Amino acid sequence: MHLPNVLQARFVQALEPLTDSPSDYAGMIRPAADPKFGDYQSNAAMPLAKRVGKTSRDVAAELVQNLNVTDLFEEPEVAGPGFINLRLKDSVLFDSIQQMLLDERVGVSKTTDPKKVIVDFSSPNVAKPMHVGHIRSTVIGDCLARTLRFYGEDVLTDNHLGDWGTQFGIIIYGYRNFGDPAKVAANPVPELSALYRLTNQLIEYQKAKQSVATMADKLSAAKSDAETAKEASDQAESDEDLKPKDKKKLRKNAEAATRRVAAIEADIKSLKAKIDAVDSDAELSKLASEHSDVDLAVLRETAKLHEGDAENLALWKEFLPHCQDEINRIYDRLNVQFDYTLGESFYHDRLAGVVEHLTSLGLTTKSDGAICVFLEGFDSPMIIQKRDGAFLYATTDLATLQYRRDEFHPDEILYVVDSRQGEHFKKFFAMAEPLGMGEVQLVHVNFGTVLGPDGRPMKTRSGSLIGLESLLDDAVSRAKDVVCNPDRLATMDPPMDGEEQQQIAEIVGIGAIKYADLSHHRTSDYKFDVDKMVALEGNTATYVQYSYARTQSILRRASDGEGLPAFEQVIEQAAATQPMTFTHPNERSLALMLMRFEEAIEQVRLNYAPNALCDYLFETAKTYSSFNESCRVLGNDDPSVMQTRLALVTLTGRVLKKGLSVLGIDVAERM
RNA sequence: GCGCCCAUAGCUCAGCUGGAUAGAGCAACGGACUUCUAAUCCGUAGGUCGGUGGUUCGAAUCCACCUGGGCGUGCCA
Repeated sequence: MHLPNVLQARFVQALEPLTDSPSDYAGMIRPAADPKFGDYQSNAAMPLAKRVGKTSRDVAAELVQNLNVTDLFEEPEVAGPGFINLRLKDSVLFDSIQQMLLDERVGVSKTTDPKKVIVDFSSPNVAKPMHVGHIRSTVIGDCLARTLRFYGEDVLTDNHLGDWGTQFGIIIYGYRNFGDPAKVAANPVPELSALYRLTNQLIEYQKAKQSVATMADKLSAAKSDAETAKEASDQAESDEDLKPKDKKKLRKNAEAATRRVAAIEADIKSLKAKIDAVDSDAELSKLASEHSDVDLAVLRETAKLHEGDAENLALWKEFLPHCQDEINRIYDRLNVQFDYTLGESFYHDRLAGVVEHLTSLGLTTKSDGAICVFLEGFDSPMIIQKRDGAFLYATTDLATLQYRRDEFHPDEILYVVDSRQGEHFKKFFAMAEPLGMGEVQLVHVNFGTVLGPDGRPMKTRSGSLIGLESLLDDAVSRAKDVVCNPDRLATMDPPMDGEEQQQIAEIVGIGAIKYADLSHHRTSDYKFDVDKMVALEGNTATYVQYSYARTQSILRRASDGEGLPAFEQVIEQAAATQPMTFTHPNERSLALMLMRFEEAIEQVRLNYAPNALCDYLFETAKTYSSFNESCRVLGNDDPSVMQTRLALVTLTGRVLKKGLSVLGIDVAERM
């Protein structure tokens, strides 16, 4: 049962005698600010009082008079300026626990009007190795797809792969010039990625040589800025008249300036490293001088591919599946699946048609040789065809939208893409209307940048990036250190064999990374700190997983060899037939938390905000830990107390497991 | 120049679309293991929510301006 929604309906009735627009006020239901105020509160009386010219306490009293909630709540109380405090009857909590126990959906209602929703997420460039930057779209998109599915929406996930760009020009060039067909045939994935790396290295080398000179000036300018800021900060530090707040501000300025210097230094360092790596290697230097026009040559290979050159097309067809294998290995490990993987290449032959169509609608303008669409309210146009005739990602996006409309007839499309592409999506969405797609709801589910531990953005262009796979390995191996802590292993009965240990490490390690991403608000930038996310304490997946494992541990003991599924049926039956009772406040708090599961899921859906569910699961796990500490389940003399507690433990386990699964995170039966 | 986002405890972050005394996790300090997993729990300390005005019965939240930070900004995606 979704209590705020129920209450809202009841308040509409109570408000009707007082106002013409009850719905403006009925929704002002919040969980109580403090347990002493009850479980929920309505704030409707205060704003309404002004409108009707009464005191807010009088209005509150009147609302209470009109309100019919005695089936669910104790007598409502008016407090403070006119808050209406509502406390659930224990019997309602008991009923709710029972109902949730008997429900596969643990009480979360299903939509009666399913919409077709396409979730477009992940979209990496194949052939390039995946790195940390790819994690957000993948993990958030997967979570949203799971959430909507859980609600009963008709969800369709699509991975819009970058499988048609320059990266294939790079591989083709590398294969032509440095490749050994026999080796590639025998061992395609590592060979192709080695060829990509080699060719890319030569390109980066040329680029680095060009840009390294101009960096010195930027550096010295930044350095002098940083020095000035540092001096100001130091001076302020010893100034006793200055407020701590101002000191902090100056300190932060100095830090930001220092960070900028560090960023430029890091860029220079990485440029020099790229140059040195080639210069110090006789063979590479030779290749570099022989292939000094490699950047242009790669573009030529790409252009040939796009023009339909038979040989390049054949190579592309040969290489693509191997590149996909590489990416799929990571998806398997992350347990992420797609209904469709329609990459850029799929839309290639539709692009010219898009331009023609827009032109026939009179929307395009030729400007500096490029075909543009100028949109009202935007300074810059959307360019759909370059001067050289090539198409751009805007063109592909339009073609994709048309295809999806014709093929899938979606009600809504979610684009889970970096905030930095916000302007592109604004333009893109603005074009949906003239293209006759105004009825499809298009949403840019944007997300913030992933920052390094030093606080600067992890950008694709700069420095060496942490490969996604090595990051997963790292998290899993650290999780294993903890899982296989000998002191803990010694307490396991039956003992944990190596296979189980490895399984748990995988579940914990991968869960840690996903949770770290999902628990931050989607739109904020966040600092990616491997140490912290696998720290296995605080607000982490591990804490929640551990709480789940503890519920299962108690149930295993309680079942006494009977087998868990059978035993859980016994608990369900008992909950349905025998009276429950609360004897400790932590029991009631836990019951209330469990009942709010639907509210948390709803938040994810309404705001596309997985962090709401993370917060809920963490709170629930904490509440369970406190319960666990204060309320012994087994060996309790009073059968009704034990029954109630077993029901709570069982339901906690199910809610945590279901909640984590909506996040795309697995659980272990013991840890 | 223009546009978008951000500024909350020492650090990392929440704050449910305007509500009661601003929260959590780390880090710090003090307690709790003969009992269902101490990967835990209980407690203490830590804040002028960047600043100034405004709207409101009521503002971290909405508006304006200011300061500082980040990102984007016509032929990459």
